[in-house]
Amino acid sequence: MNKPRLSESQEDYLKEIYKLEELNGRVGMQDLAKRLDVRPASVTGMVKKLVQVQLVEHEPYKGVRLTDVGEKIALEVLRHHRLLELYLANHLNYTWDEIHEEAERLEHVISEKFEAAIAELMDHPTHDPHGDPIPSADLKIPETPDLKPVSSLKAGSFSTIRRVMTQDKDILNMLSRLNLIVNRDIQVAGKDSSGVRLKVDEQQYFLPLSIANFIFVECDS
Amino acid sequence: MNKPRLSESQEDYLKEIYKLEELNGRVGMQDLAKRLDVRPASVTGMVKKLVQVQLVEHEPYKGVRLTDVGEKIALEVLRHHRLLELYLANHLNYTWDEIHEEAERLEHVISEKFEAAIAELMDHPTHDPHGDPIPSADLKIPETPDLKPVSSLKAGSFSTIRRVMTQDKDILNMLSRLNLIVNRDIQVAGKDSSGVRLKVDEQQYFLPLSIANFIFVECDS
DNA sequence: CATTAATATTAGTTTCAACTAAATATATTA
DNA sequence: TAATATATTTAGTTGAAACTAATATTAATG
Ligand SMILES: [Mn+2]
Ligand SMILES: [Mn+2]
Ligand SMILES: [Mn+2]
Ligand SMILES: [Mn+2]
Repeated sequence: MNKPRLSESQEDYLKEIYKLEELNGRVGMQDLAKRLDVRPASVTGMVKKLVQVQLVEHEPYKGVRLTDVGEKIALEVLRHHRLLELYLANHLNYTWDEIHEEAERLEHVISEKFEAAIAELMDHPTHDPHGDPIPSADLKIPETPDLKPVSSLKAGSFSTIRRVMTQDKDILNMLSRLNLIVNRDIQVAGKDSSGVRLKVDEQQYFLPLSIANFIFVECDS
Repeated sequence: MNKPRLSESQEDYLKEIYKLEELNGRVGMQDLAKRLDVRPASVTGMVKKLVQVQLVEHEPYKGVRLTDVGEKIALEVLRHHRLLELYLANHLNYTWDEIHEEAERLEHVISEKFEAAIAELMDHPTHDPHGDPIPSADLKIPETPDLKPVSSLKAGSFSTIRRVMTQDKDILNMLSRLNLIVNRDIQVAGKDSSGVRLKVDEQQYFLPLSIANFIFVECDS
């Protein structure tokens, strides 16, 4: 009857399955292996155990999917992770590129009490510093306005950065120095096939698509 | 040349060896086993590994002792633990009886950055909420005035609680409700062979020795 | 459609940190 | 001192979670 507490590893599997499923539907062993930095054979092994305890469903050679219970746990871990990222940034002076690694370890270790305490302290935030939605205490994903990649806007248009979808430390570090961070208002000053020119705070910068593609915005209405 | 990062388990062994060594000198397998909630055979096994990497010295059948390097690591973990306890109490509204368990897990997982951030935030404190000394950033134990068990004072004498040496949740919870906490001024209102009567804040309570023995005070000069 | 390439699974190993049961060493005391 | 009790160590097991090497399945392509 009582859930026997998952291992750190199992929690990471569930979390990554959730994120991949969100992007591509059914999740292949290969992708999962890449994300978890582990060999595909190891994934097959762990997936078997997770099937045993009914946290995922697996059709051999087709892929895995979370069960409802599995998804609950994934969301719980994701909530820990994202609350922690925001907390580290807001209360302990972590920079954008430092928060992910620390949250990756802490997420498995903090109690519900800790989770509640920092959520309370930050007044129950809905988005982390990357703009990723933070599942609520009852594990619902908050509504998010629909976002477009900045590279899809036409020259001249105004918008607000709402999400930056990478954990690459170098990119995050660079973008934060340029003030290209979540909730900043920007204008697309120009664009060509190789990238976009963005205006922020009277400055402007040309970003190649390899970087610009990570930036998602809400357009001014 | 490079230290290969210890396991959580190894860190706990070093920390407990440190604390026991502080009390009794050389540390027996039995005591260590009791503290770590593990069988003596397991201790022998782990001690062997720690000897291999020269973090402890072991004379079979006589006991273990930390090497200088081992002590450094123990102090590092202890610093994490005690900084965390204070942080949880001061910034996240944890009660006295809740802090230990959470710190016990977090201590192995926070980075040096996290350690530095909370130390800074709390202005480099020297003692945790139990009155235990917090090793400094360079791992020195701060000077502490010498303390006496409150049960050793004579009736009528005034003093200040400076340390409460137990992690028992029920006792801590009770003492904190009675305001018998670190840095509180008290008077010994009376005593007999079974315990002491303490006066705090116009209230007074009789504590049996089984509890009073955990309370250490600094006497008014 | 027959090969080749890409993915996934199986079988067997390794490392870690615990465990039990049995043997050995030290300490206590009759 | 001999007998008993306590403490410690040894030997062998277990369960997680990774690994490698080999095999099997599915997908892509000439
Ligand atoms: Mn993250
Ligand atoms: Mn993680
Ligand atoms: Mn503690
Ligand atoms: Mn611990």
